[in-house]
Amino acid sequence: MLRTHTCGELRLSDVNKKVVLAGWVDRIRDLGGVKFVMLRDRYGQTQIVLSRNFDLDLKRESVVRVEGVVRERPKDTVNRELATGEIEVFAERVEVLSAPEKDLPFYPGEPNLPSEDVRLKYRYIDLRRKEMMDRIITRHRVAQAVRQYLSALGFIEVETPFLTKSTPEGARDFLVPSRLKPGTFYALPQSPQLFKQLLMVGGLDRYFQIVRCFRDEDLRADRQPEFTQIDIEMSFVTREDVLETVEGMVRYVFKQVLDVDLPEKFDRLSYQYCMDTYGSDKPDRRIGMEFVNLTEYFRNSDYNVVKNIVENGGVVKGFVVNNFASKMSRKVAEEFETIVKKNGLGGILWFALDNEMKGSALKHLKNIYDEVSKAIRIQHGDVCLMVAGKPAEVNAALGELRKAIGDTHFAHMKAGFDVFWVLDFPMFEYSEEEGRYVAQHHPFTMPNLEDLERYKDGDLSKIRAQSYDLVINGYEVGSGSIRIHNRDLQREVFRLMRLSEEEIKIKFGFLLEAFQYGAPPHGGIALGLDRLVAIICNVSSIREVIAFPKTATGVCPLTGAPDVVSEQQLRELKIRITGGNGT
RNA sequence: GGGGACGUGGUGCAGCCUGGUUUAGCAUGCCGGUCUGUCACACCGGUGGUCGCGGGUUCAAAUCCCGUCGUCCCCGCCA
Repeated sequence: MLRTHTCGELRLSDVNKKVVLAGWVDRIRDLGGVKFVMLRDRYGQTQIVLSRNFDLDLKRESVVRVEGVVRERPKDTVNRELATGEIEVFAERVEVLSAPEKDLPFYPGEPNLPSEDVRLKYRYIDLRRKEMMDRIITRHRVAQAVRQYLSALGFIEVETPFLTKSTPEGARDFLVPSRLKPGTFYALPQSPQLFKQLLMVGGLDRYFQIVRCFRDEDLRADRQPEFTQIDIEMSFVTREDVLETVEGMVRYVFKQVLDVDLPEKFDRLSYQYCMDTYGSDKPDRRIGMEFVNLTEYFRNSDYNVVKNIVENGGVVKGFVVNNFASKMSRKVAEEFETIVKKNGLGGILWFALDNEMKGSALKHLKNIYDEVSKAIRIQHGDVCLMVAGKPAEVNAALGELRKAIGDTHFAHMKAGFDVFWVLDFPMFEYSEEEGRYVAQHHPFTMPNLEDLERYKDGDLSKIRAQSYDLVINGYEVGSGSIRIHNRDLQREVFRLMRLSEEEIKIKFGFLLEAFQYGAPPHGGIALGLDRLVAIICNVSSIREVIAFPKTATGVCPLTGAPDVVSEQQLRELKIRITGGNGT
């Protein structure tokens, strides 16, 4: 080794030791007769003292090797902020291993951050920042905890192919042209879904993999074209078995990484309950504001707008915003109105209990508001926001309203961790685009068999799936299901999705064939590692926990990918470009 | 595919609404100098910008208009 110690480990007990450190020059405090150099590596920082007889042109971010003696700092110069703050290394020899040839676009030691595209273009500099470095290390610790926990339970990590077959249904695939079979393409996996099921057919019994997945869809703060899943599959299990396994694992991760104790058992909410209560299938419950159905109070209203909606099967629902009366200005009401109208509703109703009641359409609704106030025990200073319309639209509109209010006014309530399961998602949802029902989770999900019998010839949207989502702080962190392991049932589900025999055979023939040869009941889940780590690190974008992420247009500012390729490469693949201009 | 915000020395921002006393300002970095106990060292001096790009309006554009590119956020999309 070019060093005897790291920059984070020297303490008072090391005083008088002769040591060699290596690292980056974080900053230099030149006092004329003496220079203090902060030497930085992954492990921390150590102050190096250069006496006046060093004639050395040292630049920030140079990589240097320092030989010297550990000294106790004078009592009044101890730095309590620094783990190594009680000592310093008095340099005897300094060797510059690599000096920057020009000024850096930014310095890791500066408190002010440049914009994100600058950080991404020079990610190797960004990674030198403690904050960034710590997040990457946290990610590693999460992955390690997962591996430890699952391995101890007998799970086997198995690698599945990246060059695989395009799976229809679901996201757009990234394609990879085959040179040996020109005109054909591999697809990068959206997830190892079918392979892990085949591993169950293969008797692996308990599988996991921390695996990259690829989806060619538009990006978001929590979505990258390549992302990492903690992929899990188990044989001979019920839904409850999977949930308990994941609860144990997530608890273990939080304990190991953050020393946080999550509940022994996570809450289990039905999909319908979530939609009715929060207007979202992944609500952040920390901000409260649960919906209340107030339809009955408005049934006999003389306010025709609402009365008509209720008479035509509509509902009136609302929620209470605590201590919001003083903020409930006309402008704020208009903002809320805009959100609600985007969701196809006429507008909002609201009232607040200030010194006296204020609100919308008070002339018509004062009496009703009085009743509602009592029923929901509204306090002085609270605001009650309500909308009227078709149930699904009301949920959606209130859900968006609730989220917006939470983000802009109650962000301070988003502390700690709110972890729970959402169960019983609908098996199918109608796709306007395709004019048929498609699987809400994926087509290998085991439907609720009673529901299937009852609705397979009727309203498919009423069939529930044996699926589950893990929600943390308003993010969908995991999603899974008990799978179909029976060929006939799988065909039935494909049939309900109006896939032709031909399509089924081409797309999923190998899975159905596998099921012919003895398939165990099985189920599993995939957790988004990026999202999980982002939540643990308390950052709002998964880019902050990925070493080399892409921008919103899928570009890597560091490498310049994606880019054009040579004519030669295209010729080998027998590919001709017919559009685009490479920019 | 749609909506919104942003783009000004290396970096972060102000100026733009209301065009001209602006020779584009501040902070930070960088360079030089002084300084032996600093820790975001301090102080003094200096360096650095075709105001993303293209077009238009105007006597005059960083500022107004149109287009375009880039970044971020959101809707659609993401089984």
